[in-house]
Amino acid sequence: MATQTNEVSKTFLKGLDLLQSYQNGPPSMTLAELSRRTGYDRASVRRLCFSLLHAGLMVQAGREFRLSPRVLTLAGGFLHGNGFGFDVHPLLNAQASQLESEIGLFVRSDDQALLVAHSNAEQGNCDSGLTVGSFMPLLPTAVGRMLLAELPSDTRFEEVKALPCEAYTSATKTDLTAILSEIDLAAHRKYAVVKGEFRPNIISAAVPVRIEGQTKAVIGAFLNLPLNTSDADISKNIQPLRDLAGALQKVGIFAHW
Amino acid sequence: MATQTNEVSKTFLKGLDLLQSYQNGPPSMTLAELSRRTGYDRASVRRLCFSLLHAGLMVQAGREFRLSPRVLTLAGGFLHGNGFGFDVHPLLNAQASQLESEIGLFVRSDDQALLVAHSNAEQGNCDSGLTVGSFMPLLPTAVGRMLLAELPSDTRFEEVKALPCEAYTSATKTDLTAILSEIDLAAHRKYAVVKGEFRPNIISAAVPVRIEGQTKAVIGAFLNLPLNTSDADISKNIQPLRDLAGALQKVGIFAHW
DNA sequence: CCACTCTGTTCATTAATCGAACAAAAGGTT
DNA sequence: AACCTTTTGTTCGATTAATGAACAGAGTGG
Repeated sequence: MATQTNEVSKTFLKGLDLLQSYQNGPPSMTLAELSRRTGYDRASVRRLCFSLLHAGLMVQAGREFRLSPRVLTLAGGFLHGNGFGFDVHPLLNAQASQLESEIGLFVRSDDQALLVAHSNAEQGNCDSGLTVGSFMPLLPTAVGRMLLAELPSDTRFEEVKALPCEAYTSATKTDLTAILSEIDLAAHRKYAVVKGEFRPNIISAAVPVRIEGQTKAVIGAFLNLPLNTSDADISKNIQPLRDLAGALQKVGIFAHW
Repeated sequence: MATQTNEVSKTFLKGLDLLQSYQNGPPSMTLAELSRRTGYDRASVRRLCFSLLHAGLMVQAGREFRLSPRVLTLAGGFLHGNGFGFDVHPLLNAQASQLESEIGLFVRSDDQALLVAHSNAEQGNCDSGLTVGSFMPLLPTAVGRMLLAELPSDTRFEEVKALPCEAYTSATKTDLTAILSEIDLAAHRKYAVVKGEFRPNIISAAVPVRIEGQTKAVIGAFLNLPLNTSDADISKNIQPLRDLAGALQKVGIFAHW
């Protein structure tokens, strides 16, 4: 039996894995460390690192290898080509300064939510430390639950069961049934609110960005409000987020996601 | 003669090239288009695209291939690992809201300036449309000239001569001697100011971020000021940028760049 | 309907990858 | 310091994968 058709470049995939391994690892690693982390042979890792050095995407300091700022050009093609600078950021910023919160645009990426764009918080206390390309878990976050609300209700439980369920704070819900009903609620209300389940004392809210009946992304806000804020007061923040979602839907970059 | 040492993965480099080709190209391309743009064989491009599809970094729509949001994870490792979210963005934002300008952090990348982080403009009119991973030319911009001011004065002219010299506006200086004296001035004053040479009617300023006697990066600001603002008034904006540079120097992420 | 370009496959040739074995450094112990 | 142990980096021939020219088939546009 021909071992699948020879239609992917294994070397390329390994190299991409290597780049991704910096995501959950320290910013500077030795060849052996990278080898352990990726599971690839030390010799392979060495060649890949040399390739990255050659391309200017890595910097070597002694026996340590780190990513160079030029790796950002890999993301730049996506951001620039999709008009993030002109179309998306102005909208995010306009709404963020109105809400006085940090706002992020997330998509689902396997079992995590991926931050693709964000406003910058002016008032530092809500700064989440997240950057473009950062991940958040799906279960204990408003953005995650809003993304999961997109799943058809009959397969929802199956998918949710397969997701990692870690307690980030003392408030994190870990009972799958409870989480599921939160997701159901989000699906019904078209927004999600989570209080302190991921970062302590932070209320976050999320609304979907829907195109052609599909949730292509969600907008999440870290609200600058005390934990005991009434639901009524919280929901006042939802409409501005919906307006933003509406504006983003018109931009049209999501059509292909 | 052994063809160089066999220490780089040609396939991997091709794949990286392919990813980079989206930088100056349309966001969606066919295999043939990518093949022409990269100069690689169609069969190779096809394999690479399939690899990217497999890794979830690309999306196929009919015969068109586009980058998926997940490419941002490649940049995420760099941004997260270097503490951009926690350390850099808060500093940029704090200063940006004080200056009421958009502020960017740039490094040199070959013959261009690469944007690695930026605040988000609250007042839209200064929004440059730039995103992380975007490039700016070196010669007609304040950030570029400030970066070039790092070159030792004896080789400066040689390097400057080799750079692309394009006129972006009617105000763009294209006389290399004039540009060189601007760079000299920037080196002497430790800041650069450019009026409308890149974007019409925009005054931009730049100051260096220096570590151990080396300019590792520069901070650039698109100032929200009319073109005829006096030099004295412009220079009032320099000190806040210098303060920011000082704060960034203490963060320590530049030590290895 | 024809000409043209683009795409998907195949396959012998060519080139890169693998990993065991070796060499060199680092770390620990007496 | 000197020794041993462990970790790390590098080499090289056997093995495996990638390459690209060629061709057939599918779209596209005049």
